[in-house]
Amino acid sequence: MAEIRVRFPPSPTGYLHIGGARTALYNWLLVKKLGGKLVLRIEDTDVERSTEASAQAILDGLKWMGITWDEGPYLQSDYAEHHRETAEALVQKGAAYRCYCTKEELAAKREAAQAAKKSFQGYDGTCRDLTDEQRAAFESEGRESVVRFRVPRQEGSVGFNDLVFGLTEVSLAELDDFVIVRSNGVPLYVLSNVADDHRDRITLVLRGADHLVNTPKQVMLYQAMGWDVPQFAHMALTLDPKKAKISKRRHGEVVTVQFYRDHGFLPWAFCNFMAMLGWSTGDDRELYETPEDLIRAFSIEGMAKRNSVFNYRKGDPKFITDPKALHINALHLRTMAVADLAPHVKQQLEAASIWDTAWDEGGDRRTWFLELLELIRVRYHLLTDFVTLARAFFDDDYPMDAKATKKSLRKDPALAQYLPQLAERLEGLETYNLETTETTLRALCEELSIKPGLLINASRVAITGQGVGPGIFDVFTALGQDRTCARLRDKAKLVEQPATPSPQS
RNA sequence: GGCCCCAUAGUCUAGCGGUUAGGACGUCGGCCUCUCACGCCGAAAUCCCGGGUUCAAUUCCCGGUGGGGUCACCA
Repeated sequence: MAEIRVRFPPSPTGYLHIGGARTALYNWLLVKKLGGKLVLRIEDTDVERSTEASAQAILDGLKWMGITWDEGPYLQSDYAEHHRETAEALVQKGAAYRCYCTKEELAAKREAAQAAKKSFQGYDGTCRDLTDEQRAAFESEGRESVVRFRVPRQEGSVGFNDLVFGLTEVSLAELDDFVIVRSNGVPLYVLSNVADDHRDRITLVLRGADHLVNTPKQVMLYQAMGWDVPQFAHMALTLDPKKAKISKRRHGEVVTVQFYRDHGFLPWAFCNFMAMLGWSTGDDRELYETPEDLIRAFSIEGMAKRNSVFNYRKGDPKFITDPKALHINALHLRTMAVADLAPHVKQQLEAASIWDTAWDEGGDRRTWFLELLELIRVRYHLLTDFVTLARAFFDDDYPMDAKATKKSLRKDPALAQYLPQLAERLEGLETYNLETTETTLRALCEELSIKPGLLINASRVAITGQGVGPGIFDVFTALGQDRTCARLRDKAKLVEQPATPSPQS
């Protein structure tokens, strides 16, 4: 059996959006599963809208996702000659013909048909059976012409067996003689796509269901050329919560792949989420630790026929994107090997200019770094949380959360004394660890007759700037004796200071 | 509007004639606890409607409704 060859043919008219990303991902998964080749083809024949920057952005998006291709990227525009030859061949065979109707004439006819509420509003076949003389007359008139495919005027239908939707056919009577070459000589998508897929020896076309109803036309093109018709598998679409098509224009950055890269998603977690939109194995699994895991499980049979909704609510203060996407990212964040997580966190810290190269080298500092990640990652959802919520662990310059400061640090004016006292006790410790710090703090509270919670929560805010975080003794230990004590003393000064102005207060 | 496709909680889904309709996210409550998170326990919430077929329909058939796709000299 010949090897499977699939393709991903984005048109470079904008960033890679989640629909395209999912199509690319499914094609890639399939190829990895079945051991074939993925061809990348940039369909740039729409000169008006195509830009090189978009093409680059799409490539970047794919690379970030970890999607690799085996051939290309080919540029569709490089094969214009081949497309024209194909069209010419169709005309020679009599499978297509030149049509001299002007756009105005066609528009008028269409309007008339609409006004008359005719069910068939396609091309009426005016130029379908022109004699050589008539044609010559139009040519000498200088009329421009398009090339139309000659749909057989007979009973019956064209169809194909879609791997997802099953037998899909359309009655020939429903099809009009569609244009395959523009008057300026440039072939249309329906033709160039077929010509390219044939030239690239594509055996399976896996694409969005928006192409489903156009596929019979393409099948006719293959057949007219005497080419093997590839298999088709159409994937249901991804819509927004209002069931509208996803578009950058309507939804903004949140539907682009770069958004997820820039907002702290792990590339693979993003893929994992995308894969689950409209595909399942039948078991309850939704976390695929590695690409290999997913590849093993993937199959066309699991693809849903119904459209799925990308559950993003604009302006939601709690969820920057689909909550499930966030959840899957968090799941990966806390279950992947810490050593694999480390480079991603490093990237974030570097971007924030708070990376210390000592954390890179082997030894204690490296160990400290990895252990810290283990300690804090369980409560984060995004990689960016490591530079915001976790900032105090990596940098001595950290912001003080206004609410937490008010709630815990200024809870009791006496904390202005308690915190330095605690610092003094901790400083005196010869062995500074989880147990000794806890014993020390609790003993102090006992002596002062205060609840440990008071000192614990105040300490947390003092040394991390936040009211939430890991257990306090873990934080003491992670931060180390010197930094902990210095911060306790330093922030004790804030206890009785007037509240810093904040939007909240 | 014509043609085509689809239809299980708010969302992603399992189900393929007989189930207390399963799981996940989200929501709410509880446990744990120095906070938050994790984890654990629990709750609310679903078979679009109407006809058939059948001893029995979420499941099969038909119709309706709803949603989507597509009807270009865009891709």
